[in-house]
Amino acid sequence: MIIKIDFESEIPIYEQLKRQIIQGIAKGDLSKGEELPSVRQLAEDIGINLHTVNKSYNLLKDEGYLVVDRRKGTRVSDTMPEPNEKYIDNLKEEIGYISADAYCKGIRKEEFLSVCEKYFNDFIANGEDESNGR
Amino acid sequence: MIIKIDFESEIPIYEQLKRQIIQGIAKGDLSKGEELPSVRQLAEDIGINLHTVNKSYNLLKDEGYLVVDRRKGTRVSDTMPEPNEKYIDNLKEEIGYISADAYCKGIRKEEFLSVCEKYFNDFIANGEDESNGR
Amino acid sequence: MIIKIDFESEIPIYEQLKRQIIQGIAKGDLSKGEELPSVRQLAEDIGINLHTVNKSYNLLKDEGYLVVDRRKGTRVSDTMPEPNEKYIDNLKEEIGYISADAYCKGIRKEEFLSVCEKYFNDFIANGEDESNGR
Amino acid sequence: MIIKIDFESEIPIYEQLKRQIIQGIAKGDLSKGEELPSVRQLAEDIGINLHTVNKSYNLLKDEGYLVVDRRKGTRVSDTMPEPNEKYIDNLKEEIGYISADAYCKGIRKEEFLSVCEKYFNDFIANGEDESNGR
DNA sequence: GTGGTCTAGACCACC
DNA sequence: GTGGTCTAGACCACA
Repeated sequence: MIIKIDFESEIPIYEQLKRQIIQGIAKGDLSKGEELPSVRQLAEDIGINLHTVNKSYNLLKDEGYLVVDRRKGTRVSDTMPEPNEKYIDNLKEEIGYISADAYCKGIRKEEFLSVCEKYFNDFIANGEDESNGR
Repeated sequence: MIIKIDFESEIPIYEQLKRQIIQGIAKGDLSKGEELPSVRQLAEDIGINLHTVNKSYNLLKDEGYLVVDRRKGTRVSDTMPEPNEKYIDNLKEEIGYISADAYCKGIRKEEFLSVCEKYFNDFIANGEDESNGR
Repeated sequence: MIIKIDFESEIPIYEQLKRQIIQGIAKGDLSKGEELPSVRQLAEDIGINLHTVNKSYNLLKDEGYLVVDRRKGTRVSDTMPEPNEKYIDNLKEEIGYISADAYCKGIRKEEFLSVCEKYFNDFIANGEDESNGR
Repeated sequence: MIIKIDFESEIPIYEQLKRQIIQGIAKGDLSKGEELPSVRQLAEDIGINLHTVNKSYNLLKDEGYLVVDRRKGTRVSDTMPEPNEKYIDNLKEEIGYISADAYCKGIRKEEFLSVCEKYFNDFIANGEDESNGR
């Protein structure tokens, strides 16, 4: 799986990395239980600081996406995280803002929904056969 | 229109304010051409520094949401901003990530889409009679 | 001569007015010795404050563009102002910056010069028969 | 590259700084990708507040002249900004006024054009070998 | 170390 | 009255 960092983005590097790993899991590029490169290895590959990769891994571990195994290193969790209340609230707020912005800028509801649907269909097509862990 | 700032949030105050103003416009709480409170007034009302309000106003002005009338102060623009290429790219990336995260956490496509649709319907119901400036 | 003020511009109203009067003179819309509307009249026509018009007139008077006559009111001067040292320095600085900006943005020298030339030709065509006051 | 601020000028400090950086890029004093001093460093060197430098940097970043690399700080962008419609309109208005003023003050077309040309030739001579990024 | 955020208080230009 | 500019000092996130 290819990681692409934009060093000039306003989004922190650790956040970009975290997001790409999550998208990698959704798209099926990373399978449940699959081992991730070591912190050191990945940091070198991407050309970023070791601590930055570590931060991403730890956040993903805290969220339930990754598990750290002493022997096997860092792997994708076998079960995906449950959506807790805080996440749901956050998601609604985020969607509330994004859709308001899009609406004001003249994006039509159908356009917006079709973009969302497109992504979902992608995820389902590639990941469904792995039964989504639930 | 009521502004509610979460001082514990990781989202900067100026960004929270900016988002709420955009949502206010989308929902119709703020009409095209409507005068906004002065930076000093709003800062005092919310209990934040005037420079923070100023930053929000300036970002919204740069984006095309607000205009500064030399005689009347700050007003909502009569014409909403056009979606430029950068915005579209950003939007797709954002939706790509959010939907990936949601998908992994077990949110079903229908649930996700219905939330989006609900917001849009709200905007349209409240704002359509003002013809959306386009 | 038509005055058009942009109340949302970052350029002060009095400066916009001043510039348009100068351009009116250069283009020949305003002739040497021609009477300008009274401060009160112009302010009302444009829909701006009386003091603002007054400021423009005074600046133009100080620069030598206008003369104030107790009986005849404000008129365009019969002789155009001489370019003093301060003006020349200022002009060079301004051109230095504008051309640098244009160059960086990929405007070709020929394009830039042709725009400048176009304006000058306009002025000469319309004003030359009035012998330019010198 | 030497920055010289006129504290008596009516042009804001951040604007003077911005202009000099743009001219520095045009003249080749600042190369594509070159690192700029940190806001704190430059502020101290010039003897102004770091927020003022920050404002200049941010404006230049918004315009596309500078980029902020999360690892290396602020650098000159590898690609110069494209001239958008707003810029072109602005440029024409500015040239329209400046040339009108110059014409009235007796500057001859040839003089005006030769000054413009001189600057451009300077930029080209010093910067062309860096291929201007386009 | 870097830039980003927020606060505070001052002065000024404009209208 | 409005927003714009500048200063000063503090804290934080990021790498």
